Amino acid sequence: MKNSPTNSLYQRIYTMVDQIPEGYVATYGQIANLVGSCGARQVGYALAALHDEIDVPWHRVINSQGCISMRTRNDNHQDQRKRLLSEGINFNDHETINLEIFRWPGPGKAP
DNA sequence: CCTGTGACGTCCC
DNA sequence: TGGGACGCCACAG
Repeated sequence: MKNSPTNSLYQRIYTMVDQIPEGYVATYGQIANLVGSCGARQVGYALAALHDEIDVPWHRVINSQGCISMRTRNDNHQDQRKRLLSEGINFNDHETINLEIFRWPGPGKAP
């Protein structure tokens, strides 16, 4: 990676996800909004290409519905749920997360 | 170079 | 209230 603008986009997304504090989650659209110049799909695509060896809390990224999205490559969504529980994030009866509480940046951003 | 697809989001019925 | 279809942008073949 030298100076490829596309690669910077990935790095930007990875960095943004890495900024998510423990115990909080962010949505694809939110990450896309913070990064800008990209749609929510690119965020998911970037995370899909993410390597396990990279220390990025990809499990803290979910969709606007507050639930874990299914990926075509592997069914790690179950493992993701366990990781989120380990982070202190609770799920509802419908396998959904209360974004009103765990959403990042969270209410702290708005007065 | 062009086409297809994808860990989503939003609008419409 | 719920389900379906379209759109955005980047990457891979």
